[in-house]
Amino acid sequence: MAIELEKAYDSKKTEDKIYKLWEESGFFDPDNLAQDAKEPFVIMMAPPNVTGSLHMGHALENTISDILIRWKRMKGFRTLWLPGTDHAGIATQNVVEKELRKQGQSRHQLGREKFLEKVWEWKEIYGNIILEQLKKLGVSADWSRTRFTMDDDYRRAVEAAFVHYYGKGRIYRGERVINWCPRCRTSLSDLEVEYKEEAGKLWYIKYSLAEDSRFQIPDSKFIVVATTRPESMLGDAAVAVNPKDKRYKNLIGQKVNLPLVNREIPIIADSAVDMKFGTGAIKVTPAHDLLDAEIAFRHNLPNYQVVGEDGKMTEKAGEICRGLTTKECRGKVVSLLEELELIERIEDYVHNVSVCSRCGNVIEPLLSKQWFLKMDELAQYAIDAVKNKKVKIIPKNFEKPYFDWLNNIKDWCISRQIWWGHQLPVWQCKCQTGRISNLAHQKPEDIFVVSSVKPKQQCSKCKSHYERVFDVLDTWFSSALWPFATLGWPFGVAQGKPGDLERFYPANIITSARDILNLWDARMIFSGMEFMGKSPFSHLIIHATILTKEGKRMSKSLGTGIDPLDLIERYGADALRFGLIWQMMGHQDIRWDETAVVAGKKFANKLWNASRFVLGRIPEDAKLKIPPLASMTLAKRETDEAGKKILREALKTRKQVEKHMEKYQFGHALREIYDFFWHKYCDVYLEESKKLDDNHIVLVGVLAESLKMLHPFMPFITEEIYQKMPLQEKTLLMIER
RNA sequence: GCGCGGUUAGCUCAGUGGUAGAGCGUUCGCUUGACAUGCGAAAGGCCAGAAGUUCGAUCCUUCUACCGCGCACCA
Repeated sequence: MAIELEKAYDSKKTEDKIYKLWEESGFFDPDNLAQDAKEPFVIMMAPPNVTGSLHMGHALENTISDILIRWKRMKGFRTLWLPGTDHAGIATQNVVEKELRKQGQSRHQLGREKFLEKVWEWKEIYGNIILEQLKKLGVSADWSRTRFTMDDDYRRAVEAAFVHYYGKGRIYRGERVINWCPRCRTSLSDLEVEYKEEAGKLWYIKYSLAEDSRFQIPDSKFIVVATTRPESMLGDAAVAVNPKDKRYKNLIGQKVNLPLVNREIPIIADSAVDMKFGTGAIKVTPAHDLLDAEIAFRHNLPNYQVVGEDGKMTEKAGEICRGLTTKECRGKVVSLLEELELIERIEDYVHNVSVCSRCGNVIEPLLSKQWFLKMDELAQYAIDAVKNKKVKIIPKNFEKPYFDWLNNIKDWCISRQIWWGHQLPVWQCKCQTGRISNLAHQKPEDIFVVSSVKPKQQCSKCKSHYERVFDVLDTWFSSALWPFATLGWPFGVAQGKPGDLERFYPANIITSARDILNLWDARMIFSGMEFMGKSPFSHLIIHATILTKEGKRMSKSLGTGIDPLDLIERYGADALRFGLIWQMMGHQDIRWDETAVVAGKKFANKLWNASRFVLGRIPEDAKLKIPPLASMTLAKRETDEAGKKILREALKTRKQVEKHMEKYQFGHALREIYDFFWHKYCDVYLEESKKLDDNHIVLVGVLAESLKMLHPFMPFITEEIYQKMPLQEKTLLMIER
């Protein structure tokens, strides 16, 4: 009786079965790999957010990582691929808020504690769905080491990092103009702000010169400033011109009367003013504009905070505007100015509006007391790591945006006013009597205690115990610790696996999307340098972005997204992986083309049927021993010419594939195997072999070799076929050398 | 404004200083004893435009146009 394969390959029947076989083997865990395994090879999974389900970006990223880890595992390395999920502060909070809104509730109605319970509930239900989806894709990560960025020991690591930075003077509390999202009610870092082009207006407003002017005014008794945000004039502290601007030379040092507010403010000279913009004279609103705040700092001007954290005008905006939204206030201010005939003209003006990357609402820059991480030295660590080739960024093009960001970096605003996240390990007493200076770099010990445990002492004034502040950390602060906090830093043990940190830090590879190059990758690098004294990985692969066929961004809300699970359902995981990698040529973005997955399914079918043909010629009870292919080409008598030819071609293919793999050119590697298997092995040799009788060893040998080469790309079907092969000393293809 | 990437078959993309390739699609044959998810054949390209280097350019250089992306401005 010959070995018989079913007529058609059924991915649905096979994939779950094979995955279970792998999981039960324990070989995803490096501790279960052979004792003679080579040095470790480690990949840290970019932990997906607990908010969502698998999208094409995840599918590509994790297929790449899986190919690498399977390839290295088969080469005998002690492979660890560490998976997990990220709590994703604002993103997750927003998703849960959205759910609440459907039930007519808001988080404020629920209150902080109840709301957090809801988020945890949500996390328990949906948090691991994406990991289950990754299993469908064939991901061979070590699930016994799965981590979540809010696991208890991870939380303690985050707190330890904060305390460490604070102790070194790298963390300070300061009052600065920061990006504020009135909808999320929180501060944001510069990287969490996006820009949207908007057709707006540029208003030219006349500010009348104050009566006591000592100088003669050339043409009019006004100075005209141009602004896109007239409502912010209520908070103006000065008018600024460029010191080189001859038009205003005589006005510097004079005062103007701020309309509507009736406040006398000076005309100052500052070289930050662009003479070409508007009239060359600008209004300075220190509390609501970063550049204005810098100018105000240089000239020692006061702040007038006229927009509040709710995005509405404050007391300081005056009786008429208080409580209005900024938009309402704009209309009000403009109409009042028009009545007073203080608007010289209005121009159409296209400009970029800053919006919250998480909710899309317009950002209000405002003066706020926040916690910052000093970036000067840390940025230098990150720069040096890449310059000194401790970290290789692939492709090299991405070094430039990386260096650009680090070279122009500002201190990182790490505190957030949302509820879901790591609370700052900062404690405060009830009376909060300490005064906070506007100056940065001042240590606020007088009112705050920074500690990972609750301070025992009481406040000397109010006699109350210190309570933890509500602010939480930027979610990326904790993600930045991922490569070592997951392995047990700083307490030595994670998930009951002692020694992991010593054995598996640093990782070899991180694969990430380009949009988190600075948000995540750069921050992991300096965090690794700071806490471990070593960069956290040696290779950073920035993978392609998958676009729609029209070249547009895939987006769930626009309905342009494609669901990888749907493709797995229709074509099988191997076909999807094939399709993804088939299109991954160089590092070019991918305009998604489903026909590549069709090709993958056809190839799987070809593979199956070729195997069916080969195995169908071999008795069920055979126990073949395949000599190394190279030796078979030399065995003159046993092997015919056609056999020698296909053997030589197999060896050549293997060499080419290896070459491409070393360069992370997976698309090329896959095409090499495809072409060899289909057009050389099947089209030529299999047909040839029909005329011959006694060539089982070559037939089976080349088939086995093909399965091995292909396994990292299409793991399920290759394992399934391999398990049916009548070989001596057979284990799982997954760990075959 | 600065920078990066792209422009090759109907579609999605490889590629090379000297006759241009794949997958998918299309047309025409084939129920050949693994596979019709297949086999055999075929049609289909001034390799974005211009100039230069070269004996020779799709490939190298420069410029232009268009598409995508990042950064800056965004007062």
